[in-house]
Parts: sequence; C-alpha cells; structure tokens
Amino acid sequence: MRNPQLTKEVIIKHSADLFNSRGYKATSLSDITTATGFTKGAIYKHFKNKEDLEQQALRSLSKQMFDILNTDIKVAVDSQSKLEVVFSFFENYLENPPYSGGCPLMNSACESDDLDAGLRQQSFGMLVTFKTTIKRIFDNGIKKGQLKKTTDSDELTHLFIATLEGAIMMSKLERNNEALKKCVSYLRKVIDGIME
Amino acid sequence: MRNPQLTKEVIIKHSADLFNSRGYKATSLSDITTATGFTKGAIYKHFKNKEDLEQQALRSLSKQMFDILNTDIKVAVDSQSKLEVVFSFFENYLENPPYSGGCPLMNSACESDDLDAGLRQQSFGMLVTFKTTIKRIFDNGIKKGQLKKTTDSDELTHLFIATLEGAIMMSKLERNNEALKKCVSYLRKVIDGIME
DNA sequence: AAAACAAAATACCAAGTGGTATCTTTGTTT
DNA sequence: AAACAAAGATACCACTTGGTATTTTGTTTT
Repeated sequence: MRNPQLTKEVIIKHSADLFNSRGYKATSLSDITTATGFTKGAIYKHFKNKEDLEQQALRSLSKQMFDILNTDIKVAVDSQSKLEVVFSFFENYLENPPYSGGCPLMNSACESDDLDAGLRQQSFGMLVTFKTTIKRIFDNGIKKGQLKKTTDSDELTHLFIATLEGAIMMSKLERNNEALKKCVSYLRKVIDGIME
Repeated sequence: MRNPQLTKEVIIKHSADLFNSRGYKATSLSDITTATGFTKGAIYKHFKNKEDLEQQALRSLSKQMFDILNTDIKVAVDSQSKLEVVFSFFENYLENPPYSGGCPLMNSACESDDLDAGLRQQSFGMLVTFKTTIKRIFDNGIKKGQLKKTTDSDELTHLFIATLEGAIMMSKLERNNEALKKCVSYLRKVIDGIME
C-alpha cells in the first residue's frame, strides 16, 4: 500500500491548503504532519526543506489555478466569453473556491518579502503568467476584430488583474462577495464598451 | 532621561514598520527588541502580549494613513481634486512611502485568518473607514453637482479601492510602479467621465 | 536624603521550531 | 527466500518562540 508519488502529492496538496489559508511562515511542519498523517521523516524524504515544500506547494496552487482558467478560456469561442471565464472564476471564488484561503498570487505576494527570494520569485512568475493570459485575450480580440482597435490592452490588463485581486481581498475580509460582484459587474461594462 | 510614553511610541513605530514589511507572525519579539534597543521587559510593561502590540501597531499605521489622506482631502476644494489626493497618495506609495512594506490594509487583511480575530477585526474596520472616506467624496460631489447624478457611488467606491489595493500588490511584487501608474491613469479617466 | 514607586533590564521557563540521524518497515529484485 | 534499497517512523538536536518572575535602575514624593 506504499505509494511514494501519492505521498508526495498528498503532502503538497495539504500543505498548499494550509499555506494558502494560514500563511506560509505561520504554518509549521507539525501542522502539516497532523494534516497529512505523515511524519517529518516522510516530508524530508520528498522535500529538501520547508522552503522547498513552500515553493512546490505554491507551484501546485498556481498550476491548479491556471489549468482551470486556461482550459475554460480555450473552450470559449470569442474574446467576450473568454473574459467572462475569468470573471466567473473570480466571482465564484468565495462560494465555490478551487482552493481555500483566497488567491494564492496575492497571498504569496503579500507574505513574501525580500528575505525569502524563492517564494517571491515564484509569486512574480505567477503574476507574469496571469498578465500574459489576460493580455493575449485582448490582443487576439483586437486582431480578430472582436474588440475595438483603440483598446489599450496593456492598461486594461493591469486594471483587470488589480481590480480582481483587490476585490478578492475585500470580499475575503468582509466575508461576502459584494465587492467581487460589484467589481466584476463594472468590468463587464468595460468589456461592453470595447466590443466592436 | 526616562520617558515611558516615548518608549511606547518607539516600540509601536518600530514594530509597525516590521509587522508591515515582514509580516505580523513572522516578526518576533527579538526582532523588535533589536530594532528598538529596548528589552522584553520594556515591551511587556507597555503591552499585554504580542497580539496587543500587533493591534496597536496596526492601529497606528491605520491612523497614519487616514490622517494623511483626510488632511489632504479636507484641503482639496472639489470632488475631482479630493479624489486626486487619493490617487497621488497611492501613486507615490513606492517612491515616497509614508511607511514601508506596502498597504497595511492589504497586509493585515491577507495575513489575518480566522484564528487571530483581533487583527482581522481591525483590518475590517480599516476597510470600512476607507470605503466611507471614498464614498463620501462621491456622494458629496453628486450632491454639489460636481459629479453626474447617475454616478453609482457604491460601485465606484468598490472599484477604486479594489483597483488601488490590487495595483499596490502588483507594483510591490514587480518592484516598479508601472501597475500603479496604469491603474491610476485609468481611474482618472473614469473621473473625467463622470464630471458634470 | 530616604522611601516609595514605576520603568526597564535580566534571567529564566516550557513549548514549539526546522532539521538530522537512526531505525524499522515495506516492496522489489535477484 | 535472501538481499537490498527505498519509504517512512522515531527519537533526538540546538535554537527560537512568547511569556513571566525577579532584580536593577531612574524618577518622584515625602
């Protein structure tokens, strides 16, 4: 019944959950051992140290987020529905979260200071990926004539990500999705305004 | 040369700085003693425990932020220039920060989970204050005929705060104020659009 | 100047931290 | 079935954590 690969996955999944909801530094190894049922021996068999585990956990969260997003974006046919995928993803964050604890990008970005360069670097990469994903939708939409040629894709990319991330923070703090709903509602109108 | 009141202020100021840049849980008492030059004896003379210090430090950061904002908002004469105060406050966050480590609202909101209810509560109050501050500018602007009557002040309040907070997160992570500049630039155009 | 009091320093404490070395178990290979 | 290596459990380690009890220092009051 031994399955080292599964063991590693279980450890990553549980610690990712703990890291994202309680914080990376605030989550101790013993938190993880009690959550997973494995011992420190098992953890250190699969991970160099806690920092290594933190990074692999964040990578897992990042992969999970973008796997969902990219899959649904690919299915959507035009720019508007592709952006709608992003909207509903965030809009349903609180009610039906793919992982608990809010957005892993914001959480890691807020917690990682200059000291732990690894987490910061990975968090940064996550932001780059996010920006690339959104901007591509705009640029393709413009190219295909679905969005107005005057659309400032770079500005809107920044606006969208900042607004969605900020709204998640607000909604998480207020424990209701009013902020998310209001912000997404606004962004939808922005889309309507640049539709060709 | 003993000055207990000053001692307390020094402890609060230094720990506020540490909490906001490195994180609340990640900052230890010894971090604070080395930063302030005082010992644990001095700290526990003035604060019940670490949690108490955390809360008083956050309150200090909050006060500092809103003192600056409210003062400048009061000086500004019309709605547009009042909102411009908020914009420039955030726009200059990175280059000329009133405190280091990014926005204390977002930092405390991200870090505080359900376990430390105190920090969370205070963070929540900070958000309420922020929302009230912004919304009042809109509502007064509408009432005075400076902004269009059709302005949805509640929606814009949420949009502004979410966008500014998200932009700070991005700019802090990217170590440049591109995101802040782009987002503020957009919000300025929103204002132009609702000017009467 | 002595006594009284508060402020801060010092010296502790138990508990928890990340990490390592060692041992036992398990599954696989020969 | 014997041997072997990998997986994981156990037992430990030095160190740091938040917190407390006690002592010293400085300031006021009498």
